[in-house]
Amino acid sequence: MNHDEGQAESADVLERLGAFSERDEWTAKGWCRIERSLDLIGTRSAMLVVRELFYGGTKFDELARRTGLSEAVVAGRLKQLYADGIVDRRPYQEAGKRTRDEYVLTERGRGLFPIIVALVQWGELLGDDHRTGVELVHRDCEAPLSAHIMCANGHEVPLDQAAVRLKDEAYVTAMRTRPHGSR
Amino acid sequence: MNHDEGQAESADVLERLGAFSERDEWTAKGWCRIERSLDLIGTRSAMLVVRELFYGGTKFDELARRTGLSEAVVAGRLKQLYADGIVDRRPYQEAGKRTRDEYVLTERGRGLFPIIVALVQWGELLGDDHRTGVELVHRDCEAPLSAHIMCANGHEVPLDQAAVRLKDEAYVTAMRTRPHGSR
DNA sequence: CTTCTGGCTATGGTCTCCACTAGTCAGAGT
DNA sequence: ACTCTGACTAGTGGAGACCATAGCCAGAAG
Repeated sequence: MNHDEGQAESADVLERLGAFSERDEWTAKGWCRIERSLDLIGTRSAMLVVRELFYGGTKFDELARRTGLSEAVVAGRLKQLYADGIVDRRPYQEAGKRTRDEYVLTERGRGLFPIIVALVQWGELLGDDHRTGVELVHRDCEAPLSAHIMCANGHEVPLDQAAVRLKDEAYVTAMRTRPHGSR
Repeated sequence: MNHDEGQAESADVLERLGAFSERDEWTAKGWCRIERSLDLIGTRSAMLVVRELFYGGTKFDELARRTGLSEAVVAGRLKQLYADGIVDRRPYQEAGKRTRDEYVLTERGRGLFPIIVALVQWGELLGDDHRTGVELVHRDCEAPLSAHIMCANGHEVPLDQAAVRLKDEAYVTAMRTRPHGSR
């Protein structure tokens, strides 16, 4: 039952604190935020559309062309992203054109920035051709960006100093004895 | 054609530097590292398996049970993650058991840590129930983790100070004039 | 009014993801 | 040798992701 000896294993993974160490009790679906995130942006097409929105695309045809996705997929994805509060539609009109919608990231959508940076950063490591490709940089000093993991107290936290635990252990332990699983 | 006036638009997206501002020229597939990353870990099941590896799961049945995925999917995913150099297999034997493989993250796999943190962080914002769920913290001070975007010179970079550009503009511009040209 | 264009939408087909239910197979225990 | 358990593997089927083609519809141009 007790996995305490696991604490001594190589620090290549997250240390497990408290009741989380009995990991098999917490299989319940919605509890890891990762799954929730993946439900909204877990598909390739969703990420590509979001990428183009970050890169400044706003119009339907721009997004379709630049992602390389079919129009039907882009339309469906934009609909879903709108429903999920990640993009907003904003009607506008160019001279001599009918009114149409442009798409912009909401606050929630802009919150995806660290994910974008982390994906770019990791993809860079896989690379073969380091000459091609795009690069995210600081506008002022033009130095490339990377995602740093820090704690709320401002410490830089490498993987071997990170840990995982249940947020509200008492609440969760209480549920565990109950027959019902909410959600 | 020229999108220079886009520079003055609200800084809710990445500023586009240099030739990248002519975005439609750079539709070419493999250039954004995001797509490369998504090719390897772009599926829900891959991310869930990686999550459990970070959470300390190593054995096949642990990974299957804790991700909630079917055994067939976990087996397939582990095979793919192994082929892609994200996990390593390491034979071992418990007393009274046959030899089997355990799965551990490689260096490349551990490089996914920022992505994991960013996904958890973003999923947290979507939340309704802030009492349940897991939390990543600094082992020493127990403060929660978040991904901070910084440039190589150590500046913290919010979205409105970030920019995107082509890595090697001369190289890329040369390719553009070649017959290989698309669209 | 008619035509034309741009911004979607609808249909159909393929492919991948995934769950579910077996089945295989190595080797420890007896 | 025989059984049993755990680690996979194979087959089936459904749902969703994606592409390609074609269609629809608002409004500007003529």
